Amino acid sequence: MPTDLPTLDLLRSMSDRHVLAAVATAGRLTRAAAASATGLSKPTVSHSVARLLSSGVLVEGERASGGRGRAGTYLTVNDTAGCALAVQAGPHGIVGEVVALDGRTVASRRRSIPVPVTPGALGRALVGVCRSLASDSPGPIRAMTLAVADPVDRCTGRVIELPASPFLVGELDPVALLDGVVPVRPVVDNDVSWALLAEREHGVAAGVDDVLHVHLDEGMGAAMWSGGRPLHGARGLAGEIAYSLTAVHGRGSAATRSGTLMERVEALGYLRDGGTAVDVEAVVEDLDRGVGQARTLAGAVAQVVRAHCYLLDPELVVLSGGWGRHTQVVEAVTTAIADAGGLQTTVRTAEVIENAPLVGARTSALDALLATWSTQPGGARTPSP
Amino acid sequence: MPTDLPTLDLLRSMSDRHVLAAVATAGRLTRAAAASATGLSKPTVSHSVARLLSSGVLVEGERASGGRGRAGTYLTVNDTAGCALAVQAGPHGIVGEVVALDGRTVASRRRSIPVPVTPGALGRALVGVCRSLASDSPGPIRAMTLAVADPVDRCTGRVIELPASPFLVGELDPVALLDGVVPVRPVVDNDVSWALLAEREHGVAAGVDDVLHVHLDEGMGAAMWSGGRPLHGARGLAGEIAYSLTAVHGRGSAATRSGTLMERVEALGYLRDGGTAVDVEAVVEDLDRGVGQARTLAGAVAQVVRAHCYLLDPELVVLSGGWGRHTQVVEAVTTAIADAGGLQTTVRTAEVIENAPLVGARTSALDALLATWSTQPGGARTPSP
DNA sequence: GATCATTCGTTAGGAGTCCTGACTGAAGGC
DNA sequence: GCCTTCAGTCAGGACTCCTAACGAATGATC
Repeated sequence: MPTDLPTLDLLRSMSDRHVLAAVATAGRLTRAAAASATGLSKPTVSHSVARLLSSGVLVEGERASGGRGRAGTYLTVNDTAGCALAVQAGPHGIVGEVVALDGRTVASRRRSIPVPVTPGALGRALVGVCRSLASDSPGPIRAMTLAVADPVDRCTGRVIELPASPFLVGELDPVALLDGVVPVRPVVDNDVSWALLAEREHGVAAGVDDVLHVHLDEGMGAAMWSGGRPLHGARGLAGEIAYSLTAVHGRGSAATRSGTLMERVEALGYLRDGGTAVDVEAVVEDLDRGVGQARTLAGAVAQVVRAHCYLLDPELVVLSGGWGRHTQVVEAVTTAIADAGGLQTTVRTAEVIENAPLVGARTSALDALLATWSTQPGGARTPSP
Repeated sequence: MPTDLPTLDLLRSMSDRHVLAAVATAGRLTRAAAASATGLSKPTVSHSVARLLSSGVLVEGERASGGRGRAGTYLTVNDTAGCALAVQAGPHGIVGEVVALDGRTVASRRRSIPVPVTPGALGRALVGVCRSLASDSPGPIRAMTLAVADPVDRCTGRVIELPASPFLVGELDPVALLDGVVPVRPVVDNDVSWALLAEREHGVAAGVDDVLHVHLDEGMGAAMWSGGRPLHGARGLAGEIAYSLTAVHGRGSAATRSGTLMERVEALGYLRDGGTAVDVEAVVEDLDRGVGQARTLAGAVAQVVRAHCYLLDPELVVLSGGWGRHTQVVEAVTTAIADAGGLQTTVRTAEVIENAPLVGARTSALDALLATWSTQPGGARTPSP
């Protein structure tokens, strides 16, 4: 079922995209190098470059040197032609960056929010950070990504209130909040989704098309890639594992033997008082000391992951988060999968630790920024007679 | 990240695919009608049609009539230019069809296998049906799809032995078996995957991009679509729900309170003696009479589906199978999802009942058959100097 | 320092695809 | 019997891709 109409514009935009992507990933490139990198011919690349230069995405730099023959002129992406915002809203505050077209972070802001966090305070902090970043941006903001530590409806960008949302109970509407602040509609998603993107880009999931990423920290969430594409679900809510059922064999009271993962955490006494956030320090300490309760929790997690492996058949399971990366958890999951029949899934810990959601949001923002020029061609248009 | 190189061949093949798809879906079409249907210009369509005629996919029929002006010549797909095989291997035997390019079933075979089913007997029956179908085919076999009622590795086409596979315990290797019988490599997949395809094509899931299909019969399996694409997993094994954990609140012995869905079925006494197949008649009868055990099972299924809805966020849940379509199960699942917070998933029963996997395999075989001409162009090639 | 090989980027020409607009030819309506 | 209407084709223009060859610039070599 073909979707697009075949037209010459399609070919041209494909060429431009190829060239722009080649220059963006290589950092700087001459026309000839771009030709060999993309597989296009030199004249075609020259034409593309001319278009991209006139639209302002690319700029010519100094001459190359060191080679044997004539020195070519380097092409680089124009970091002032457009910038992107990558922002992470977590339980500890807001972290945001301005990303230039060459992928470098041009500016960054960090703002913490006093506990207890209210939606109003969070929204004000978000707007403040974005306004400040936008004023510091060397070029116009043409794309934005936002990572939120809560279930998010990707279509509306709104935070969804689920029974066991650990962080923001109230409604947050970033799209509406940032309407006049940022000139583009932000792409909002759960932070675990962004973290998995980071892991696929720079971490242990590079090149793996079917991944299950389980994040266990104050909140518990998952993200999935299937067939080389992110698995979002109808509303983008996919990944809620706190409601996954657990069942640990062996002794124990009835309350600790079944129920959702969330109820299990609560029954084991690992919820921070009254709320729905996991007491990470307590879990880690008990896992370190080998306390039975903590081992039970690790076993419950292992069984949840095992069941989801049967459901999704991933090639790789990535474990992350304050207690998800703990050796006891990793070992429990690994043995549970190894003991299960028929599964060929490997288990690894996340490699991108520092602000992983922000890293993923950054690369995605850069992609969206580059795509900006493909969708709305700024170069010479075909005139109509 | 662009993948294909922009070339004029790409445009041409896109045009051909558009035209061929338009004719195939409409049944018969004149050049002018095809032009307006595809959005291409009349000369372009004429060129495409010339190529497709010379390659033999299309044939010219009689003149159109009834219109006001000149009557056009109808174009139809050439049902003898190539055919596809769609075969279903279930616990009751083998059902297979020859599908022509116009989508009609040209020949069909059915062969039952005496119980107990052995891999050898099944393989022989499969080969026999395929050989018989191939000899009856009006054109060369250019594509084949095979639905197997067991976990299947889509890459190798082999049946995977899982701890609780209800049907074929031994190894079955259809690709090797059919090597000399059918001139193409069959696409093998689990029958629930094909059933979901049928449901998306002709049933309740039409146009829905995120679907969770749960099939409860002798075996228990699931299939998923996410973002408009089937979710297969790394090896194509995705959909094993027999290992999903269950937890039913309320009274009951410890054995009936937790464990995998498979263990739960066993503990409730609904497994056919000794094996791993569900006793469908017993479950249905007990559901009809409202027996507590059956209600417990329905509740367990409901909780499993609910948990998977949180994980996958589907727009629609389709229930099928001998006892999956039972009112009690549907009601239990519906209320479980409605009572859960934050979910907006609707629950429906499958509409394609009669040989649903075969129906899905048929449409997929037809798609693969049509794609045959796009991938290996049989028309005029660009000569190399 | 002059010459040569090598490489960069551009120009010229061929092949091919799409489109618009005009043309021929056939069929039905008045 | 003429006219309208529509199907399919032809001709021309615009555009894109490619190969081949051409100036230009640079390092190596004598």
